[in-house]
Amino acid sequence: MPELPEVETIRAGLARLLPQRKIEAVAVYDSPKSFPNGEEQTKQFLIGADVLRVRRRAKVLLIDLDTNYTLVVHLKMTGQLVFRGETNFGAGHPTDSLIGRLPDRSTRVQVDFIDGSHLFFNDQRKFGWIKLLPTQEVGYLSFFQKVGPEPLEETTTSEQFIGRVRRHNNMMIKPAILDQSVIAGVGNIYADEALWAAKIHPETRVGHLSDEQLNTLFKEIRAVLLLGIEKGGSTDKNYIDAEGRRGNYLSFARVFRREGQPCPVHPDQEIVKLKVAGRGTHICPVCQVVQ
DNA sequence: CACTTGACCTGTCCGC
DNA sequence: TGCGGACAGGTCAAGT
Repeated sequence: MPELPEVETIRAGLARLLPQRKIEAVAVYDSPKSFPNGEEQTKQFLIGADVLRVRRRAKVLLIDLDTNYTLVVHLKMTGQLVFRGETNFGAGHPTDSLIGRLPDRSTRVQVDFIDGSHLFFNDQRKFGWIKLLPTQEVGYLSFFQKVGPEPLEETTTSEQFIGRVRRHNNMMIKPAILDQSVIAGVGNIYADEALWAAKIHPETRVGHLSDEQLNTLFKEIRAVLLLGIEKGGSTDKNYIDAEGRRGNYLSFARVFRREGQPCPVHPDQEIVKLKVAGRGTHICPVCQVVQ
């Protein structure tokens, strides 16, 4: 579920909450994809380490430790990373939280800090994972070798985006922008929102789009991701931030999950849901026409 | 090689 | 109310 705005919101929360806390213990409940190099050995590497900082690249969280190791976390569809301080362990969580006392039955990994606080990795569908790697080696993960530029970095340009997306001239534009090697961090929600804003039908072939249209699309990708961050991400069923709070973006979404509702600019036209490249896709058939 | 499809999992929702 | 099937926001391997 989490796309760039959700992962960034979690990162910002963890960056305030985790640094300088020292790991006392780690429990792995049921997370077959986590710690592939031996659970027990990995735990020994973790115990006694302090958290230095929390970074994000694409949809991946990087928790750097003072031992030159990094916890690499991918939340995939239903992953959550929730911090509980000593004082709000249990009943003190925010009232709008989707979850109660932790650990619960979706908790896969629990990290205890010596000050009595905890970090929980919850994941209903078990697609997500946590790996421990030497910090220097994180960049060598195959995902990071091929992942595209960060859309919100000042140094990332529209020309870079256009150059990368044009490598897939035959592909439909929606699966092209979902491809993490084209641009990092866009997922199904923000893809639909950006394509609507750019007035581009998701099934249009990249080769049929002008540079001007792709430039507009890049600007709209940036805009929807920024709005997503501003609203604390999108909560449909599962997503919560590091403190258990829901995100509000979907209240501002213009097409995603709004089938049957009026298009914001064509009040007489209903948003339609279709399937594009296997993914649920939402469009205004007047705003967005296949070229 | 470029692109598409199925697999990974569990939970929920919808129609019969 | 019960049950089968479709579907869910991501990525990768396998297949065409």
